[in-house]
Amino acid sequence: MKEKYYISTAIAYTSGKPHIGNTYEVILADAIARFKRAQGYDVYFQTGTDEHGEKIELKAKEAGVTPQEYVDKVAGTIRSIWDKMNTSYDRFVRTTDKKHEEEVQKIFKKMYDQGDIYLGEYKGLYCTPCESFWTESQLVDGKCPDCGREVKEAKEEAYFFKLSKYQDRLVEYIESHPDFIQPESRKNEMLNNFIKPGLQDLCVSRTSFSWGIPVDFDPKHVVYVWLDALTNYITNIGYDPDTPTEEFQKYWPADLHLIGKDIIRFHTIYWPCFLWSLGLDLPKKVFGHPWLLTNNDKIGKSRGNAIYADDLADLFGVDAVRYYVLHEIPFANDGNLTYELMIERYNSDLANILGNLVNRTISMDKKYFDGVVPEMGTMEDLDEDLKDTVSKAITKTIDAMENLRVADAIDAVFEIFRRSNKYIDETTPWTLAKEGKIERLQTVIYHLLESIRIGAILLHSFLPETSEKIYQQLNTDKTDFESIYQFGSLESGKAVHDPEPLFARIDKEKFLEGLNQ
RNA sequence: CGCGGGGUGGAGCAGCUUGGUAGCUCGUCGGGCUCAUAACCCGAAGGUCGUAGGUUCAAAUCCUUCCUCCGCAACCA
Repeated sequence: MKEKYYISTAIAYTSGKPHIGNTYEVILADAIARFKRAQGYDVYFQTGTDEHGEKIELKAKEAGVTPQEYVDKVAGTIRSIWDKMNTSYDRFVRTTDKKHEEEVQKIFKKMYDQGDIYLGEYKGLYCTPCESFWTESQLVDGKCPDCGREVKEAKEEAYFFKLSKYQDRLVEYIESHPDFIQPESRKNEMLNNFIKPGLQDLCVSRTSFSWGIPVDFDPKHVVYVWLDALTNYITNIGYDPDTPTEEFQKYWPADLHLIGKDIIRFHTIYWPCFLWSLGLDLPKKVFGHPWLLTNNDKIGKSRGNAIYADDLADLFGVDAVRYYVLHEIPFANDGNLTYELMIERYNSDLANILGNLVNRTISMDKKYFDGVVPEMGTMEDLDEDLKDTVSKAITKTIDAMENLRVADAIDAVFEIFRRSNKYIDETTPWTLAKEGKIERLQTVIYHLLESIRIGAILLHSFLPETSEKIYQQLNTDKTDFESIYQFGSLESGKAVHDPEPLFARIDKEKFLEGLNQ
C-alpha cells in the first residue's frame, strides 16, 4: 500500500478575481503534489473557495445579484484560472456545498454540546449608521474609519469558542513539534505575539449579516467564517462528528496545509483548537509561504497594480508563469514580479538554457544520425562527469522538495541543462562529425539525449506541458520517475521527432512597447 | 520603548543556525565556437556585505545603537 499524502491550499475567498499572488499558492501546491505523486505517494490534493461572509454579501449587493449568484460566478472564475494554470487538484471544494454546510452545523453543535462553545456577549465599539463593530486599533482619531462619526460601546449576543482552554496545550504542542509551523520564524511570531500573551475566547457567530451557515439551533446567528472555512479540510474528505467515512480515516491528518503567511494565525491557533475540540489530530505541517510582490509592492486591485495569472499565461504561456513564480519566490522571503524580470527569466532560463539545448541536441541527432537515437557506447571521463552531474542533480532535487524548497529544486534540475550545454562545447560534436569519429559522436549524442530525458522527468512537476513536449520530441516512453535512476534508459534505435522551439525568445523592448499600448 | 522580517557589486537573490579566502542568476566588457532560438562555452571588471560601536587571533555571520523599507497588531477574510 502506497503511503498517503494529503496536501491542501487555503480556500480562496470569493470576493473577487484572484491575482497572480493568490494563484501562486495553488501552483506551488500543485508542484509539490505532482512531485509526491511521481515519487509514488497516494496523493490527495484539495483546493477550493471560501464563499461566506459579510464582505461577499456587500459585494453581491453592489453587483445587484444574490450572494449565491455572486459566489457562483467568482468560484467559476477561480476554478477556470486554476485549470488554466494546469493544477492537478483532486477536489475543488466550495463552502456553499450542501454537504459542507451540514457538517459545519453538526460541528458547531458538537462543540456547543460539549461546552467548548457558549453563548455570551460581544462587547465592542459600534458605529450605528454603519452597523459595524470596530476595534480600538481600527479607529481613526477615535472615530469610525468608514464614516468618521462617533462610535459607542455596544454589546450583542454571540457565541464564543473557548480558545483559552487550549492555550497551554497549544504552546506545549508547538514547542514540541518544531516542524508544525514553517518557516520557523513564523512559529516564534505566533508564540510570542499571540499565544503566550494570552488567548481570548473567540467570537464564532455573527448576527449582523446573514450570508453564512446558520447555527441550526439558533438561526439568527451565522457561523463565523473562519470556523466555516477551516473545517473544509475535514468536511470534504468525509468527516462527520458521528460517522466519519473511510476516506476521512485514511487521509486525516493532512500532511501539509499550504497557506499564505497572512493567515498563519488562523491555521496555527484557531484551527488546532477547533480540531482538539473535535478530538482530532492536527495537520502535520502548516507552511506559510511568502508573497509575490510587484515592484516590491504588495499586489492588490485597490493599488491598481493587480496582475492576473491568466493574463500572464496569455502573454508568456502557462509554463513560463509557473516557472517564474515557482523559481522566483524563495523559501522564506517575498518574491518580486515585474514584466522585465519575467522576460529576463523567460529568455535566459527557458529559451536559452533549456529550449535551445533541446533544440540543438535534437537537431544534431537529426543531422548526424537521421534522428535515430544512437547506442550509448563506451563512456569517457567527460561522459562520466555529465552522468555524475545528473545523478547529483537528482539527489538535490529530491532533497529540496522534501524540505519544500521548490525554487532550489528547480535550480537543481537546471544544473543538468547547464552542464549539458557545457558538455556540448567540451565534446564538440561537429568536429567529431568532420573527423569521422562516428562511435564517439554516437556516445556524445546519446548522453545528451539521455540527460535531457532525465531532466524532463524531474521538470515534470513544475512544467508539465514543457516536459511532455520534450518527451514527444525525444519520442520516448521512458518517462516514469523510477527510470531517472537508470542512466541509459532511453531507447536506442527509435527516431526522434522534429525539433520545435519550446520557448520562442522575446524581444524585451518590443514587448514592453507593445504592452504600453 | 508593541511584534516580526528585510537592507550583500548595475538588477534579483543565496550565505548568517554551527564565525575563518563573499557565492549564484541576469546585465556589462573581452575572447572562443558554429550543432542551435544572435542562442552556447571561457575569461574579466564591479561589493570596506545599511550605520556606529562591541566581543574575538578572526564577523556579512554573534551582541548593542541608530537609520531605512516592509508586514502584522485578533473577532476583516
